[in-house]
Amino acid sequence: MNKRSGIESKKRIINAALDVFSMQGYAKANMREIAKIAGISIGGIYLYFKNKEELYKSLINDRRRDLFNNVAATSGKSISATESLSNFLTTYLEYALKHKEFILLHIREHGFSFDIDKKREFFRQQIKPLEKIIIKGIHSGEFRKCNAKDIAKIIMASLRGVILSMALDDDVVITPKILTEFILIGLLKNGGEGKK
Amino acid sequence: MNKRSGIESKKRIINAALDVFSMQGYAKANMREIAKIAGISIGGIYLYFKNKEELYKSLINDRRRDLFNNVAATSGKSISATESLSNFLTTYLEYALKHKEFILLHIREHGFSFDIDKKREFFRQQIKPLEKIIIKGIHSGEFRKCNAKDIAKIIMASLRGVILSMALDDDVVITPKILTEFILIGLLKNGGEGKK
Amino acid sequence: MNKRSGIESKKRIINAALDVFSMQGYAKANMREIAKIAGISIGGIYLYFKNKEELYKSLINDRRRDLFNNVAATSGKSISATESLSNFLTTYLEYALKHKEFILLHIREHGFSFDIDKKREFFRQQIKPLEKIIIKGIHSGEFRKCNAKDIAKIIMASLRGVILSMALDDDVVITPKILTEFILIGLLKNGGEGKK
Amino acid sequence: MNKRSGIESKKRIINAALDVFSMQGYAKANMREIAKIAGISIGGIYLYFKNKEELYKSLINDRRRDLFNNVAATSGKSISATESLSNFLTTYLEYALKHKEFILLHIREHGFSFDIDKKREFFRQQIKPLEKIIIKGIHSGEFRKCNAKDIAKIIMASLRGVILSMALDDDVVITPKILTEFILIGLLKNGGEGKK
DNA sequence: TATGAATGAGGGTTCATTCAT
DNA sequence: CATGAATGAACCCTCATTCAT
Repeated sequence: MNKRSGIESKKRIINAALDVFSMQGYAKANMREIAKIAGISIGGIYLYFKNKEELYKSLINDRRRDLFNNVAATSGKSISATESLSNFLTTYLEYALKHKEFILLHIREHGFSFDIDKKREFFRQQIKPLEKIIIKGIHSGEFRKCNAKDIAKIIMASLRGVILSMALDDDVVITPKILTEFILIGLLKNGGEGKK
Repeated sequence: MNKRSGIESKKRIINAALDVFSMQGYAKANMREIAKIAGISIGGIYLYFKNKEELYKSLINDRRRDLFNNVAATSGKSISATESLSNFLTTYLEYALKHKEFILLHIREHGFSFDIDKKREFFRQQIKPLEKIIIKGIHSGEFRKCNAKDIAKIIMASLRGVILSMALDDDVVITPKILTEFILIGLLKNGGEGKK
Repeated sequence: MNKRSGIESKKRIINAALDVFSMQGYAKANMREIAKIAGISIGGIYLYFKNKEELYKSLINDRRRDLFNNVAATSGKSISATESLSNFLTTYLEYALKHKEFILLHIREHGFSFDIDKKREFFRQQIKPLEKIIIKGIHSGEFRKCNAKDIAKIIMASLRGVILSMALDDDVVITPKILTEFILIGLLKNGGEGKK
Repeated sequence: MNKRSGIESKKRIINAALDVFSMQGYAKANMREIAKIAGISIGGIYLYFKNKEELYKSLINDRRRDLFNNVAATSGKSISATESLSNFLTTYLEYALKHKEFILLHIREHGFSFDIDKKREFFRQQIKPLEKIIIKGIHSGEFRKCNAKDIAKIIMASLRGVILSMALDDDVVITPKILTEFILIGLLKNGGEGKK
C-alpha cells in the first residue's frame, strides 16, 4: 500500500492514460494497463476518475485548454501580420511536438468518440484567429488579396497535416521557420523576391 | 439462404466493413454489425476472410493499390512540372473525396494497428513522385530553388491535412484548384505577380 | 459446443435463474453460477436475455402472469362465497407450494428491486377479488357484517405470511383446508357452532 | 476529526446500518454509504465491527433480543388467555411498527444469509409462547378445541404476513385491535356472538 | 456456400477491507 | 480513536471465433 499524495497519483494516472490512449486509441486502451503504467491498482484509477470516458475527456479538455491558452498568449503581442502568423504557426508546432501523444489522440479520435460536436466546434474556433491575422495582413498591405476564410482553412488544414505527419513519422521534421516561409512566400504581396 | 455468387458476397462484406471500420475505428468495429449491413451471417464472413484483422488488411491494401494506380496513371502524361503538381494534388483530393471512409480509416488507424512499418513505408513512397516533380520544376525553371525533399514533405503533409479536414468536417471544402494555386504561388519563381 | 434448441436453452436458463435468484437474492446472485447450473456458457445467457435485470424481470413477470391466470380461472366458477374463498386460498397456497422459489424471490425482493410501484400495484390488485368475495358473502348472509376492505387486507396479509412461512421453513405445513377453516369460522355469521 | 465517545459512534453506525441494510438488503448494502450516513469514516466502522457480516449479525441479534424481552415482559402479567393473546399480538405489532426497518431486513434476509439455522430456530421459538397461550385458553374454556400447534403456526404466520404487508406497503394499516378481534372470533368457543 | 447458437477470454467497474498517517 | 487512499478479487457484460447443421 504505497501512500502517495492524491495529486501525485492523479498526475501519474493522467500521464499513463495519455500514453496508452494515444498509442492504442480509446477503444483498445485498457484500464488495467493504464493502472500498471501509472503504478497504481485498478481500483485506484476510479478514485480519481469516474470511468474510462471521464478519464479520457479530462485528458483532452486539459490539453485543449492548455493549447488554447498558449495560442492566446502569443497572439496579442505581435505587430505585423507576418509576425503574427509566424507566432501562430510556431506556437502550434511547438506545442504539438511537446505533446505528440495528445495530438495523436486528438486526431485519431476526432469524429469518433464522444462530444463530436464539441470537437468540431473546437476546430472551427481555431480558424478564427488565423482568419483575423490574414485580414489584418491584407489591410496592412503585407498579404496579397485573397479569400481570407478559404486561405485560413487551407493553412489550418495544412498545419494539422504537418503536425499529424510529424507525430506519426519520426522521419518527418518540419521546423516552424521552414513552414512559415513556405506559407508566407505565397502570401506576401510582392511574391517574396526580396527574400532569399 | 440467399444464394449469391461468392464474389457478390465478398463485395458486400468489403463495403459493409469499410463503412463500419471507418465509422467506428478498428477496435470498436463489430463483426456482427458488418455481417448485418452486408446482409450475410456472421459465419459467412469467415468464409471469405480468415478473421477481423485479415478483413481489415485486405480492405486497406485494396484501396491503397487503387490510389497508387490512380496517381501513377496521371503522373506520366503531363509535360510541365506545374501541370504535374496540379494533377498530383487533384488526383489525391478527388480520390479522397470519393473514398472518405477509407481516408478516415487510414489516417485514424495509421500508426496504431498492424503493419505499422508497412504503412509508414507507404507514406514515404508517396513523397517520392512529389519530390521528382519538384526537382523537375526547379530544373525547368518553373519553381524557385529550394530543398525539394523538405518541400515535398511539407506539401504531402499539407495534402494529408486538407484531406483529413475535409473528411472530418463537412464545413471544410477545399477545391484542387484553390489548393494548387495556394501552393504554386509559393513555388513559382516569379512569386506569382503575373497570376491574378 | 453443445447444440440445443433455443427454447430448450432458454428454459434451462430460466430454471437455473429461478433457483439462484431465489436462493441468493437478486444482488448476490451471480450470472456465472446461473450459467453453470443451466449448463451453458456465460455468453449463452446473453443470447436470450439482455442482462441480469432483464432475466430477473422476465422471470417475475412470467410467474406473476401464471399465478394471476390460475386465480382468475378458479374465481368465476364457484357459487357460494364460502366456496369462492376456499378456492381462492387453495389456488394461492397450491401455487405457492409448487413455486416456492418464485414466492421467496418475490417476497424477498418486493420493495427493493426495480418496478417497485408495479409490484405494489400487483399486490393491491390481488386484494380486489378477495374483497368482492367478502362483500358477496355478506350480502348472501354467509359472512358476518364487517369492513370488507379491512378484512380482505388481513386475509391477504395472513395468506402471504402463511406462504412465506411455508417457503422459509419446511417444518411449517398449513393445508388449504385448515387455513380456510380457521378463517371461515371467524367469518361465518353463526360463529361456527354448527361446524365441528 | 469528530471526537465522540466510542458508544456514541457505535450507536450511529448501528442506526445507519439498519437504515441501509433494510433499504437495500444485505448484499447490495454498501459500507461506504453506511459510513457516510453514520458520519464516520470507512475505517471507523472497522474499529467497532470486524466486518460487514459481523455488523449485520450484531444488528439482528440486538433487535431480536429486544423483541424477545418485550414479548416476555408482557406475557406473564395477564390472567385470561384472551388477554394474553391480545397482548402477544399487540406487542409484536407495535414493535414491528416501531422497527419497520428491522422487520423488513429480518424477513428479507431470512433464509438467505448466514446462520440460517439460528434464524429458523428463532422463529420456532416464537411459536412456543403462542402455543402455551392457546393451550391455556382451551383448558380454561375460552377457546374452542383445536390442534394448538397447528393454530399457533397459522397465527404466527399470519402475524408475520401482517407485519410484512404493513412494512412493505404504507397503504396497509392493521391495528392490533382489529387483528385480535379477527383471530379471536374464530377461536372463542361460542363463536363471538357476545362480542360486537 | 451459408447459418447462428454457443463459447470463453478479456475488459470496465464495484466494493469490502487494510494500513500508514 | 479516526481517516481515507489504496488494493484486488469478483462481478457484469461484449464480441471474435467456431462448428454442427
